[in-house]
Amino acid sequence: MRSNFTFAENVYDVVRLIPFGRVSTYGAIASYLGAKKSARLVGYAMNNSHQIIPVVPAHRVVNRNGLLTGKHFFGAENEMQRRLELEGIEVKNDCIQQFKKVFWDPTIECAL
DNA sequence: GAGGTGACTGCGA
DNA sequence: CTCGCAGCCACCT
Repeated sequence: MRSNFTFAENVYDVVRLIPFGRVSTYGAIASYLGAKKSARLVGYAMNNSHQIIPVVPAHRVVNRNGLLTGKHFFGAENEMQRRLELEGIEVKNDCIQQFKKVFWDPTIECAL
């Protein structure tokens, strides 16, 4: 495949497709890209998302448990949680409340 | 060129 | 139920 485009590039594109007030998981994104077993790559890709333009709403991407695993990479520990709350997403103890309700799966919402 | 790491996930004990 | 381990693939040293 094109080594020029990394797996991360695809991840950024999918993350930007996440609608306002919704969140997704690494596994869901990886699965949408055809690499459901490579959820780690999604997380690793997000690590570089801070320098990607346009801005990647990485705060909408959490782990399978709805836990804000990457909040530590936002500079401020509460930055990720704050952004989610601004979108109407209830977050407590770094965990997304009603996660199933705000969960957005690209393999379903953006299928085909 | 080879080894190690990681914002994960699923399964086994 | 909770804890631990292996798999997976790109990027970094």
